[in-house]
Amino acid sequence: MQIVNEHRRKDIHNSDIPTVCAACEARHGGVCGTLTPDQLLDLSRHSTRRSIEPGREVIGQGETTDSYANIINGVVKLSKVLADGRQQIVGLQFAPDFMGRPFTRESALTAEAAVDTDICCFPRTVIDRLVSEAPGLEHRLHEQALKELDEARDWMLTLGRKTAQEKVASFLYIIATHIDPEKGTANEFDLPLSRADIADYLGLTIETVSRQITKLRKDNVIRIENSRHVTVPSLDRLMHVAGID
Amino acid sequence: MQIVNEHRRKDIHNSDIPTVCAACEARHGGVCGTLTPDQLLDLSRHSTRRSIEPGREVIGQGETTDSYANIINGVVKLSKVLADGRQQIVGLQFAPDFMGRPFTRESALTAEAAVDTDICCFPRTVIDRLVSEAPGLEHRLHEQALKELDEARDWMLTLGRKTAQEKVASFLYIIATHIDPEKGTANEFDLPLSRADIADYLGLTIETVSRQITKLRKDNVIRIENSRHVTVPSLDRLMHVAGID
DNA sequence: ACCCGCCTTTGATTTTGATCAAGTCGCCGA
DNA sequence: TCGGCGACTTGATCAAAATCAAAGGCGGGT
Repeated sequence: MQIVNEHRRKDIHNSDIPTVCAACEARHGGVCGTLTPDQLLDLSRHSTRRSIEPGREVIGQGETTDSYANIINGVVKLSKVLADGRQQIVGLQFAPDFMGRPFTRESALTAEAAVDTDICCFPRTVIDRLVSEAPGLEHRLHEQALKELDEARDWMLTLGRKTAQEKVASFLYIIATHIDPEKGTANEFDLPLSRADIADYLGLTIETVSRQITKLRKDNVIRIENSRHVTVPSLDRLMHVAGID
Repeated sequence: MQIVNEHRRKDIHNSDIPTVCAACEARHGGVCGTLTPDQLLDLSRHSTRRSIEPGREVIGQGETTDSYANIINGVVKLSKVLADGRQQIVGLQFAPDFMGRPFTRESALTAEAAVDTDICCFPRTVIDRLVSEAPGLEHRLHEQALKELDEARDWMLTLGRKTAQEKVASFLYIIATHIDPEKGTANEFDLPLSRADIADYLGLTIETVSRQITKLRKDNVIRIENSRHVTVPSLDRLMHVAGID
């Protein structure tokens, strides 16, 4: 099964016509924005909010997916594995991304929470029905797909052509720009990924990631506490090291 | 400018109501299938068929795009470059793919013909208008985006976690399965890419690509003539070398 | 046919990052 | 407070691919 830990379900009958998805409550830029109040109510009625602890699998590679979800907060890793166990993280999703694969029941990848993550789940039947009723919803999902495609292609450049040093700096830059979406770029943040996860994201080994982080620290590009909390004195400098022009 | 070589324009007034795009003529699985005969006529009237010679740029990174296109035959490379010139091919498009980036005027990548390629161009104004009139068209574009996303993520696994040998075998497998879409997988074909292009696609150097191709030949996984014409005795064997389970 | 230029191959050497192998740090529970 | 365990770091060595360098081959033009 894909959803791990049912947390609570908001009683939607307290609000008459919600202006946001009742289950999601706040910030959920996912799909709700394009719906009419009636459709939103419909969706809320079928939504479930869930909390997922780090390392817990949301959807396994090859399993059938019966739901979509908005990420309310937290970070989700999307990864693929080779038969012999080599693993590659092919994307990270942050709040308020929409997760799920329209128009196919089979998932080509594994989704796993990287940190404590809350998601708001919708059964696929409801989304599929709403898509056919509200053309704006398909447009919204289409834009999400295009955004993920752009990110994937940017990352291909990183994987194929950057040095270990540039890869690690690129990763830190991604986190700085995504971890706190309302603030935009942040120069202080906690890494949502372990060294092993970072290695899987960058196509490197744990040891190489560790060494490169040490090097960035020694070069005063970053400061680091508890191996997770990062401070970036100059984001321009970080970008430069990352090879981003 | 993005389109290079105007070839000819079909006189669409000869046919009354076309059942396929008149400019595209045959095989053009791109977008036409979802349109009504009237819309198809509309589209055909504004379409232009063009031929592009190898190495010719269709759309440059950072330029504004004023058109979409169906690939009628040939292969188009999509690539990104770093400031210092390092290049990564982030996707290949084959007939009958639809090319172009909905909802944004700025291209994040460079599109360039790999071999002699014919495309059928539509002005973005026409496509954007048809999208708002025909919901099926957006669905078609959405599916194209999802297909490209899947391919990009598969390739990220190749770039991040496979050896040079596996990368080259994976590339040959991609070509075998895409070069001739109506036949499905082919075990004899011409490579549409030079060694330099293959290297840019695989995140390797020319020399490494050449050595790995030589090794595949010596191991009897492939036969090769003129450095471009490839025969694959056993596609299963090739898949196995490519690390595809 | 011959030459020239480009693409490809092959060889020698170097470099980067992987692998193997110990530590160290920090956190949680006894 | 003390272990113990998991995550991270650091060091030594190795291997894969990059780089540097020099030939081949193939095709197009004269």
